[in-house]
Amino acid sequence: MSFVPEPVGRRERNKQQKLDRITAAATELFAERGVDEVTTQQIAEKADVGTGTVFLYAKTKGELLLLVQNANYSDALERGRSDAETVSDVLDAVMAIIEPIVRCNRTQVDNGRTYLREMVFGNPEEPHHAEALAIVVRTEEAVAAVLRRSERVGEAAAATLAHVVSAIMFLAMAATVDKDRSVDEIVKNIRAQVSALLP
Amino acid sequence: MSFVPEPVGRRERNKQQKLDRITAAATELFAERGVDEVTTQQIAEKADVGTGTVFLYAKTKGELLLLVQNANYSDALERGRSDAETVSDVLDAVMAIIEPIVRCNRTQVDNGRTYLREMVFGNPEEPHHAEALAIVVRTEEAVAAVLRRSERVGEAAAATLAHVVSAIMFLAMAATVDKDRSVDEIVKNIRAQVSALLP
DNA sequence: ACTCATAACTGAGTGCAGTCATGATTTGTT
DNA sequence: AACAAATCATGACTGCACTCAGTTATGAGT
Repeated sequence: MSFVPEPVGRRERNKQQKLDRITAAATELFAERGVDEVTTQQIAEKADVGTGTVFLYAKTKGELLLLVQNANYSDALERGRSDAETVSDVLDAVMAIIEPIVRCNRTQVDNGRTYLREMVFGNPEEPHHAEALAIVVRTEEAVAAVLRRSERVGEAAAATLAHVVSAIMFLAMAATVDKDRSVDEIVKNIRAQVSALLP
Repeated sequence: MSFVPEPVGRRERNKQQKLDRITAAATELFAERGVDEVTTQQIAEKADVGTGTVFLYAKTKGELLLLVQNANYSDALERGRSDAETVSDVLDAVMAIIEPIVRCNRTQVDNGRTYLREMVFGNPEEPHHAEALAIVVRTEEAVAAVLRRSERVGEAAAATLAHVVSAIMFLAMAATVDKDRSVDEIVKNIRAQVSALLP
């Protein structure tokens, strides 16, 4: 078996490098200053590409944010999911899934809220958007799985309720009204709502 | 008691007239073409005011949309609220409140979704925004009142559940994924979720 | 009637996301 | 090696929401 010789041509490698540079530049600038305080020009400059090039890799600035942050949310979900396995109470287990996501979302409030805005109002056909939606689906599946532990929740009801839970999460994290709330306050707020809908 | 002689000076009257012209122009253009296909310039022109003047009456284009549409939602709520009184089943009564709002929201899909986006992500301190939030509060109160008919729902739980219902409504109407769904489909979708959380 | 202070109006100007015609690179073909 | 076709990169450009320095209208005071 010979060494696999990078089955890609120069073109593919260049593209990958550019994508990496853009991702790195955007990650750093967004984290430092927040998405609204960074221009796409600055990202292009830092990544050492033309301004138009950025938009070959992400169709909008919002998509660029999704590209940069999806991995964080995915990680947060996995952490919560495994935590939830060690928790017996259903409500506590649901909250174990939710808490790391809220924490991830609030690492930088503006970025977190913009991420959510993009998810709901952006174009779901864009690849990074689709990935974000896939994470939501996985989150709802994880919540549904926990809900099914309770024998008071039916198979179908679990999926529906999980969707309701994600609606609750969305509003609690996104609303401008709650902009200045801490992670703990938001989690508490979500908990109260989830608690009300468990039979 | 003498006739109250318009206690306002020329200044106040001029302001009111400008506001009326701007509101009329925006209402018409938004309805005809959709918020994204109309520029603030065009609204200013149609209202016969300077471009800057528009922004004295609404701080952003989004606020302008709230200004124009708030009354419609308020009316829709009142219609639904009175309809709900004639419906005995709790779930049906909640849906009686919701349906006119969804219908109002879908009169023009893009405007409806932008309205919701502005409500959640806009600046709640702006007057038209505050009014929109007040309508949401009244909607939740109406839903809570219906929920309290059921003796299985506690006093506090009713308010919490009503808030959950408005989260469900928001996502069902706002998400790009559901952009092409009809009013009936959306109402059905909401109904399924609300049904799942009634005890 | 005249002056002054204040509130309201204005449109040229600014900054930024996103586009597109043109040019550069790479790959496939002979 | 030479050419053609396809893909990718670029930055000057466009369109639009929003601003602000300068102007005008109003009302209060004398």
